[in-house]
Amino acid sequence: MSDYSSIEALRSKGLKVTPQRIAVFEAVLKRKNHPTAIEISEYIKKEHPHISVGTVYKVLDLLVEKGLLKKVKSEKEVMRYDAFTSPHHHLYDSESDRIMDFEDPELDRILRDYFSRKNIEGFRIKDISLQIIGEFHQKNNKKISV
Amino acid sequence: MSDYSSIEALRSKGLKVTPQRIAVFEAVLKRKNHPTAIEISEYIKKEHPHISVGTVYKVLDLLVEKGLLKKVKSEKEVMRYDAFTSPHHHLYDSESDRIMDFEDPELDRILRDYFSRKNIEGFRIKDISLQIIGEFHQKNNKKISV
DNA sequence: CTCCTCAAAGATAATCATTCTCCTTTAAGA
DNA sequence: TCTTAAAGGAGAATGATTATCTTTGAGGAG
Repeated sequence: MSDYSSIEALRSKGLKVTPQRIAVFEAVLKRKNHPTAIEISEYIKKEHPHISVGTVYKVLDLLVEKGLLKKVKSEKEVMRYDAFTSPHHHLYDSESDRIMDFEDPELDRILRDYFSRKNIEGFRIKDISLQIIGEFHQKNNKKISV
Repeated sequence: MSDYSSIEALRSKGLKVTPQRIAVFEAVLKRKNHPTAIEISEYIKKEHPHISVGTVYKVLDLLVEKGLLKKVKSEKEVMRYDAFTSPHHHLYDSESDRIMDFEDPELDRILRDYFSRKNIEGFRIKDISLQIIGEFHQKNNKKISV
């Protein structure tokens, strides 16, 4: 509980150290299976029954912003659809919710080579796609394909 | 409108051909920018003001299931959190909502090499992560790292 | 071509994650 | 210790998605 290192981590980012922040941060550190905000909230209720879900969300956002945690999956919770054409990857603008396609047969070949060499035991691959997160630094609306 | 090929596509999958299905499918084909279900719903309202959102969701799910469309981003809409450690990728079980880590320095090196060679104009990369979708064929709960 | 039947669609309520609002509390520097 | 802006609490609001339940219509049988 209240591991010294998590307090240090918060302080190193110039954040106010509160019991809520310590609890949320340590919950994510402790749990290995990519917990959701709700799961984290349930988990810390055992020790701190008074911490509200809203606070958990706020703390998580803050910790992601400061680089102490990482969000897995979408930046936005919305599902998007794509006509099934050739395999391609996606560029995500971290500043907006813009998504663009990226396709390159060479990349696909490289990945195919790698994964046929490197077998993942107990797992059969059906599809691979890259999320390339970054920033567009010019207005660009056409499909990118190299 | 009611492009012959979309009707053919539906029929080839053994699906009942309805105006709603044609409208939704063609909307996704026509729009290039990864529309959300809501956007599709708005879009087809111009031509078919009576099609309900529920129907749009049902049709999209069906088309994804039949392989005519693809979902971009998360299988579930939930956000998950991860302590920020070394860069790693994720294995998604298509049968459940299980997510596991996958890390391999060699893969990271390959990707780094590729992207430093292949510059994407107008885009500055901040992070890259692979979504590897497939099926676990054994009960496996430990972190996979090759 | 008409009729039948079951799958599909419509309308709307319910659910669930997430965000917002607004009031109260508290960390931490003076 | 005191002050104050930042943080937290409670719960309402929002927005996407799903469920329910009734009505409609696609498409095969005759």
